[in-house]
Amino acid sequence: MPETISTKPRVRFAPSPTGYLHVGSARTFIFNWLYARHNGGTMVFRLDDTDTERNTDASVQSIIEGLHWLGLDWDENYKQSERLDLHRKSAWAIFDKGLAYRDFTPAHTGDDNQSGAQGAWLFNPGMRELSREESDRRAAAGEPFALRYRVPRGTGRIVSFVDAVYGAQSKAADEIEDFALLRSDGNPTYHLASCYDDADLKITQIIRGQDHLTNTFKHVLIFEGLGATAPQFAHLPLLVAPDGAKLSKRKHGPVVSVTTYRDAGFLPQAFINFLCLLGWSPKNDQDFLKLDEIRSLFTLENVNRANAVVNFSEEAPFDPKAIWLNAEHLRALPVEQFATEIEPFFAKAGFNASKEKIAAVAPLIQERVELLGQAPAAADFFFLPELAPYDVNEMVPKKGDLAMVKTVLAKAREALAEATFEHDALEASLRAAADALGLKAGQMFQPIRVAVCGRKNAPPLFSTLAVLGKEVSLARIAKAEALV
RNA sequence: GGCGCUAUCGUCUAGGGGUUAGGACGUGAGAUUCUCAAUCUUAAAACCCGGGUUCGAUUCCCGGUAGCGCUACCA
Repeated sequence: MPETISTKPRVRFAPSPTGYLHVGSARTFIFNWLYARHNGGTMVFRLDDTDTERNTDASVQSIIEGLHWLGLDWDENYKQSERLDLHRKSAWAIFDKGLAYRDFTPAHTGDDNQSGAQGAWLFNPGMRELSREESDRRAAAGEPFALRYRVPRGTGRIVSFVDAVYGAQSKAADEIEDFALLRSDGNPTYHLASCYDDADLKITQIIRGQDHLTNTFKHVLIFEGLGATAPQFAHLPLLVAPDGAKLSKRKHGPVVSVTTYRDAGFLPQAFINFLCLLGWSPKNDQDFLKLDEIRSLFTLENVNRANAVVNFSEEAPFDPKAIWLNAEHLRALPVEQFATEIEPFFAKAGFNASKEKIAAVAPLIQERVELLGQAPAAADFFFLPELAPYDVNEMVPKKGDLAMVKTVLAKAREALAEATFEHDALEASLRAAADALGLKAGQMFQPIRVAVCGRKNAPPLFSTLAVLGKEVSLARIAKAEALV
């Protein structure tokens, strides 16, 4: 064993499996990962499943699945529920030092929600001062109790720590309540389990949501009781909804779940890029960033302190900037990869699309979709055996009429019958046809485009025709002629 | 209520004692193209309020206000 103590950071992501993977959790994971990988450190995944009432296996699966989708790895795996004995022992060790006491007061119902009544609750009268003998006697008699930390009172003690994001923090111990370490069922609370594990797993930096900033004073006390050096803390500003409230499924729906982004066709790298820009800045005016760039640029010093709004609404469920970033990442993909990325979305949309056909279509739509999920709709006419009914007037070009449409279509069919279905040849043929008719290119192309695509807005005509092939193109033009 | 944190365009942000307060998304206008998209140009758009410090505050300090968080035998 090497004797040198590693100075490499060890960070952890410690979700509670009480729901699907939330975008805020995903961001916390990403920031931890970036910190670890930027500094050559270790990433620990720890399931904080001490709340047996609310934990579900489905949630564990959903979290792991979401993390895998992000494509970011971790090095070590732990489950708090497998370490309960360690937690209990550590609580009693704190008790033995006189830093904790038994509280026999029946559990608070929690429903009354009266924390805002008058003044802060600090401890239950009579319990703190119980003699060791009486405490032991009542416990031995089977009376249930919670184990509480004996927070220093009247000593003028100021609890403090330095947060890597928020700076120096301090709070009078007299303001901190005697929080629980062990519940009356003997199970550890989150605070105890989390701190014990962070100490035991030699976590060097705790990077987590700002909602834990004030809890950290308690944690500092626990590390002290444990006889451990507290790690460095870094709290991240929260992700909030446009109404300023913390994102929640109840209130904001599926937009808070990372699977929603995945299913809509976000690329994980774009999603990561977007999340990183909320509460962190590369400070170089860059917005579009590859994962490698983010990793090399990432520092805790560049993390902001103000909450960031994820700008979504019912009409537009995704933040416009997230969509734009996704479009950018989509365009940056090699076309072959773009093709493989859209494939599952065609299957999901019910198109019987071969790999070859998708590969041919991919370059035509890559620049035209912002989400992978938009691909099938953008390319439907390549796969539909029969075009959906469209308005014939759509074919009428600028300064034209239906008579012009008819002649254009007839001429196009004639020209195309002779043409080789390849981009340049099609262009030459159709432009010549337009000349022959004395029409502008646009006037010639629009009727054809609508005839073969069923709509005005579509990819460039010659490439489209080339992919469609002679047979289909001619058939659709003939059909359009019949409509006029 | 108590304690803690925060405050620059609609949103994400840069900046910082003296600046035309910068960028990005989105929005408007224009250019270009066979339509759309992309691209380019361009416009509108911000320092929460009040004091103090200072020759000078958007920047530093204090107060207010607002928002958020914690205030459980949830995490």
